[in-house]
Amino acid sequence: MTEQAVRSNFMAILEDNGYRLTLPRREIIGVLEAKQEGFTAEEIVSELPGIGRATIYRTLKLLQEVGAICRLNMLNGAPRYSPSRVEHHHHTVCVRCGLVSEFRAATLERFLRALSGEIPGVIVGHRIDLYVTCPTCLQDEQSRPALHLHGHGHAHAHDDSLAELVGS
Amino acid sequence: MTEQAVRSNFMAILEDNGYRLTLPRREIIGVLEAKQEGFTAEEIVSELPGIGRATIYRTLKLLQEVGAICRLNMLNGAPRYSPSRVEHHHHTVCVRCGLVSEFRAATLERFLRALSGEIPGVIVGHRIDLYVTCPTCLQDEQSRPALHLHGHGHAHAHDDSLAELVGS
DNA sequence: GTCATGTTGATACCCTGTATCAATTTTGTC
DNA sequence: GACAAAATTGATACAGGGTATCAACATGAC
Ligand SMILES: [Zn+2]
Ligand SMILES: [Zn+2]
Ligand SMILES: [Zn+2]
Ligand SMILES: [Zn+2]
Repeated sequence: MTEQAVRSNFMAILEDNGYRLTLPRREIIGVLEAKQEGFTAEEIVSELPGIGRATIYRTLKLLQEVGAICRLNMLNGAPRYSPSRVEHHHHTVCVRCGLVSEFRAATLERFLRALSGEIPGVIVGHRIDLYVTCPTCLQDEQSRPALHLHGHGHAHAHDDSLAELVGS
Repeated sequence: MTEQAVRSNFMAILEDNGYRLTLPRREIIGVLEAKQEGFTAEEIVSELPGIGRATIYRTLKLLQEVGAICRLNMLNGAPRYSPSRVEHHHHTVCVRCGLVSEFRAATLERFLRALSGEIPGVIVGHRIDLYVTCPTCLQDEQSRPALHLHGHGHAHAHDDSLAELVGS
């Protein structure tokens, strides 16, 4: 505690879960915590050439398991990671630049819980992702490099039909 | 119309979108429409040894684009496809057997629309997946082969905090 | 038929990630 | 500090899912 000036949040979480705070892990965490936006695993790999690819992936997985980061999918399925700042939350992801924000919505959670009565089986988890174009990307459609993170598929248009189960 | 006794839904959708109803496509559609549960692409590949892998993937992509099938992710990220029976919907997926069901929930959609006021940027799509253990799997935890489709990460436990944005 | 266009399938390739396993670090314990 | 046990690393190979290429082939319009 004293010989190491600052021990970051992520480091504390790892320690609290019984993992060792090795140098590679500290370097990875250092990079992650500086990230303002979502990132890919390979991005981290190339930012830390001294650390093996396997170690990067292993550490990302560890950090997911202890809840320090989230792994989410773009509309096209491409995976993306993002530091986790609060316990239970969901994400908005900019389909242009990959910016990830977290949000909490108790109403939504409450509604899902209510829905569990109408769903066969027991709910063991859920995922809610909102795909957006962020304010920055709305304005300058040029300055940032577009990541083409959008996709076809489930970019649902909204409608207002009644809640209804539709079978398998 | 007359020379072909039955023209399935999926075939009609493809035709309506200007694609050709080739033999490979018809065979693939035949297999897909018989599926009662979710399926993987490779599953289709091995069920149709006469058809090239690329064609299978291309056709699956096509069918996604015209809205005939959905591609979703298990909790662990593994992709899974499922025939789409209604326009806008979301999914419940059994984490044990991969059974996919669709559901509509207008309240949910309405709530998301309301939420869009609190979210920076414009929402261009959303994804809502409920991970469940289906009734069948609840009972016989043995008879079906477990697919290990669960995962760590975002299997959110529920909580009831107030709706609140949490920054990037 | 003939030509333009759409499709196919074999192949090679890319991306994301994991299994292996010997070499190295870290952590305790003396 | 020395030492042994346990955790971790990194090189490599591999797996899974999917796409780019491109020559051969089918389709449809004329
Ligand atoms: Zn953006
Ligand atoms: Zn939630
Ligand atoms: Zn099941
Ligand atoms: Zn919806």
